[in-house]
Amino acid sequence: MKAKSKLRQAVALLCSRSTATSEAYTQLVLECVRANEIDQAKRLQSHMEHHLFQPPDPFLHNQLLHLYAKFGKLRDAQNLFDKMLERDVFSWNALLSAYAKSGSIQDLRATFDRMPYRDSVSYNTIIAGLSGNSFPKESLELFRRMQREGLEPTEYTNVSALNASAQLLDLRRGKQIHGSVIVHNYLGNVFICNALTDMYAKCGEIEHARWLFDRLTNKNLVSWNLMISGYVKNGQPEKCIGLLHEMRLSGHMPDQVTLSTVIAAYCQCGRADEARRVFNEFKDKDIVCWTAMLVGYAKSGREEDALLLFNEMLLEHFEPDSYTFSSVVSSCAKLASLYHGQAIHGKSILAGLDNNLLVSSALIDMYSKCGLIDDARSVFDVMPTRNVITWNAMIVGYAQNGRDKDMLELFENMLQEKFKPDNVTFVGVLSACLHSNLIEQGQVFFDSISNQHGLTPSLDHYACMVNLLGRSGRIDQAVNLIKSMPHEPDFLIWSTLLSVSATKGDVARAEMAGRHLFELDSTNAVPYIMLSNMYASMGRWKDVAAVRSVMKNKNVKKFAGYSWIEIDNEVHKFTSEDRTHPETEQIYEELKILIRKLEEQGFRPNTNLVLHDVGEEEKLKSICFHSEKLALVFGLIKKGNGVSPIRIIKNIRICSDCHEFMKFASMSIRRQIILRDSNRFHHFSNGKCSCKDNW
DNA sequence: ATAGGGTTAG
Repeated sequence: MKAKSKLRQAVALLCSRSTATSEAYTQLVLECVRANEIDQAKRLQSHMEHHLFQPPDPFLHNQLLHLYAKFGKLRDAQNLFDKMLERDVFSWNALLSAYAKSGSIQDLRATFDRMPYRDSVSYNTIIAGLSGNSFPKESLELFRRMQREGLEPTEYTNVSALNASAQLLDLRRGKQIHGSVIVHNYLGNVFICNALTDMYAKCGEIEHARWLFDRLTNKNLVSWNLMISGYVKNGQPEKCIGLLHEMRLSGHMPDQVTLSTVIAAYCQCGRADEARRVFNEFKDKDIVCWTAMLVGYAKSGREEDALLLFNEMLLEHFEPDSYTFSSVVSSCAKLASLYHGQAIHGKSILAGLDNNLLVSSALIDMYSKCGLIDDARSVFDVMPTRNVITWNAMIVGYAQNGRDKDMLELFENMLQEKFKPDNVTFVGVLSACLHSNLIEQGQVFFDSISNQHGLTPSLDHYACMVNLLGRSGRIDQAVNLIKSMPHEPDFLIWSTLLSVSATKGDVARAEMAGRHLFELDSTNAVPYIMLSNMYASMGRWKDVAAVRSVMKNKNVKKFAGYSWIEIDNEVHKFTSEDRTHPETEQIYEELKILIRKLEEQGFRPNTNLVLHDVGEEEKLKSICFHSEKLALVFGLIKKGNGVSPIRIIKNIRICSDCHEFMKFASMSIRRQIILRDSNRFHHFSNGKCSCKDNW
């Protein structure tokens, strides 16, 4: 600290004079390079240009150039380079490394091509620059070109080439480099060993990576971090925790990289609380550590904790980056929390990151999952660059919000702009067809997945088709499709078949699907409930009782359906017939009034949907107080005189009685109701629903 | 002068 202020004083002193010798400048510039004092070096450069009336010392210029290059000060490096009278390969290499750090690949390549002479450092710089900016193919091309030109790859070259092979998951190339590394006797270099370990780990050969790691005698912190992250990437997070322990025993202190990896490992094992404890104990956290914890919570389904942690992070004056924003925005999307989502959108604008690819894609998803599909489109429209994920977010958004025409138009645009659709795109496309009952259209799209786009239909796509065929009453075709699949049918396929068979009253098919589901997972409540609902709707109460008793014997727990509504900053959650809310009395009072009013307008509660064989009055009671109705009335109590839509979110699918109720309610209260269920959106307005009663 | 590890949206 003291040395730095002394240096600053010396620079200030020299710059206060109108003359100085070339030696004096050189002396101070060297000091600046040693202390990494870029600003002071720039001051010296500018003073020198104005006051030194002799040709600048090429050595001094090279020193400055390297300092700028080291810190990625591309502009300064470029300016200086242009002024230089003598440029040797050192100068060119320094400029090249400034371009490599800038991330502009075109400029990097152009500079490389412009060079009058190239040595192995030039090649190493561009090869590292390309692999470091995720251009592994191009990096390996230059690796080959270097050898063609008769330059022997150095240790530096091999590290970057291994890195590129790892990115391409090209195990063969990696092994080939491994061989040449052995021949050249480079295995004493820890960079080489680390790069090899990483390559094997990323290519899925975790045992091979571990074998090398165990034989590495001069392990450093990076070696440990590589191995730990290798286990996370290979789906063995439990191993990381043991390795962390070993690492401490061997005298290595975990750093920020270790911490962020270990947090991910804990959260992957469902141990988010332990991750949080490790996180709290660590003193020197950076933004990546915070983001790792936010992501960890989100992946553990603990979005509220993520938002609370995000607040803590802001209180501690950490600046969120694009990764942080995209992660918290996606937590808001899962919660459908428009209040927080908009606030975070605002913060991202202030940070200048709202147009960032990651952030915008997350914002599109957030707005569409909040039912504000047009706001999602606004974000989409102003983006400077888009990728497949952006397009998919928008297409899936239109699909879930029942805007099939917009979806089809957007899909056409996507193809026109030469973006390659992937499996997620077709999940969006097919589910839009499903929600709008476009059977022929859906079949055409399904066939195009393999015919036109060279993809293999996934189980999700098959499930959409089973659903689509089943709804149009072609259950035979749906069953044949399942039989013809190249994949083993999974839980989703059979539960889709069960669901469509049950609604069409095809008891035999429903029971067949049920048997497959029990085989796959006898503890999941979904098939039991679906079968029991089917029997109940047919009045087959004996069968209902039988299913219930099997559930009881096997201790299958029905998971609770609930709805929630956000009022200002707070989330209010309701279950069916909930009486735990502090304002329960008023809610039930108002709900009864609303039901009477809607009945006067023609609404009739549909007691056929009640799943127990109980008296008519009991049936009415259990259906009238479903969670979404309670949430709606609560919203009206709190925001009764507003004009914005009432937004309700539900974790299971809406029943048809509630659906009918919401249609009448939207007319009676003259307001839009947006209900997101586990499957899709329902925009109720003027007595109609965007799903056209098809869900 | 040039090399390695962590967060990543649908």
